[in-house]
Amino acid sequence: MGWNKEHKPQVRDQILESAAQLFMNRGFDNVSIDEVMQNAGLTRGAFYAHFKSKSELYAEAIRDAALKSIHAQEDAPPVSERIAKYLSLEHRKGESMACPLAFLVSDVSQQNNTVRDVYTKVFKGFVKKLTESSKEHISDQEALKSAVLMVGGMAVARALNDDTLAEQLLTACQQAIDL
Amino acid sequence: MGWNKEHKPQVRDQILESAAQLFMNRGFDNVSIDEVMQNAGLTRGAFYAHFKSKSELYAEAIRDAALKSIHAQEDAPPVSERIAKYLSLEHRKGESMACPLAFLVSDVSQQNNTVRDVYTKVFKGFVKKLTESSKEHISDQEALKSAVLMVGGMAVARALNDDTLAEQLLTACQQAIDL
DNA sequence: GTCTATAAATAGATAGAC
DNA sequence: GTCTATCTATTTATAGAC
Repeated sequence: MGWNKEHKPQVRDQILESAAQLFMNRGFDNVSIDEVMQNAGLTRGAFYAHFKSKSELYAEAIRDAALKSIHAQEDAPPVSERIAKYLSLEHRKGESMACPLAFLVSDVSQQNNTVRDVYTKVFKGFVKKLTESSKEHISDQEALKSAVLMVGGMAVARALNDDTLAEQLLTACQQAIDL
Repeated sequence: MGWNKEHKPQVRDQILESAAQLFMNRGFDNVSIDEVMQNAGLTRGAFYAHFKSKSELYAEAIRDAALKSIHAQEDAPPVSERIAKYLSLEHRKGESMACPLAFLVSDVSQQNNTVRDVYTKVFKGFVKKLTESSKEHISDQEALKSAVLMVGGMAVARALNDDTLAEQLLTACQQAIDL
């Protein structure tokens, strides 16, 4: 029964996966613990064996989603391609990919320090990754600008209820980034 | 008793004012109708004489806040100054001013079409205003890019739990805008 | 660790008196 | 139009059996 040792972490990961998916598209308040657990194939009661509170789950889910998002790009394509993919209409839909930085910006603004700390850490990683990816040496300012055009651009594009305008906006962001 | 005719609209406006203030800093779900009404000096029960639902209130509050925000800049200072004020740490605090476009981006993404339509309309107005304000003729692309740097920049800055980084980010956005 | 049952609190919306 | 009272539903979190 060697897999007993792995069981808890494995389930925890399923819950995180479920949570990330739900939070990302509906925010913190519109997702109940019940939904998260059902989506993970469990019931409510089991939740508190893995997390202290819903808020803790939120922070962990953001961290987890960011890690996986980075891991998914391990075989790093050219920067320009990664940026194009980030600023795509497909990403805007949030089905196959979803960046927590963009999808949860103003949601996170209203959360406690722990959650905002995780968000901040993830954002710093995002900017660092941008800096390292660019062939030319770029300033911190340039990197921050590009990060805002990506994260902020996607966030605004998602709020707009006008697909044409959203597409124009995403294109404008893409062209304004010169890495 | 001539003021009877004015009474209802006046109260409605108080409710809108109260709602805008609360929604802007805490989002849709973290604000109850009870709070909005108490903050406006009334009780819950009176709410439905003015609005059909909480969602309708949200849409109206965003529209209202945007209109007032524009009205407040009627005596338009130079564009560069308005941009600097928008991308200031003071705005980030959300006390004396608060742009719904930035403060509620991802909150709005999760709302119904009516709310998102209002957001979209307000955003279009924001971009148009930017275009008209710039002395040189600028392309739609350039205007969209600037709008993202302002709205998206403020949204991200608010999520970050690091004042120093937030300030750097706001500065980077400001310098990346050339109107 | 996971389940069912339940506590305890909160919120959106409606009804009816004034 | 505004008030109090209430219905109804939902949700976080806990307790205790297995």
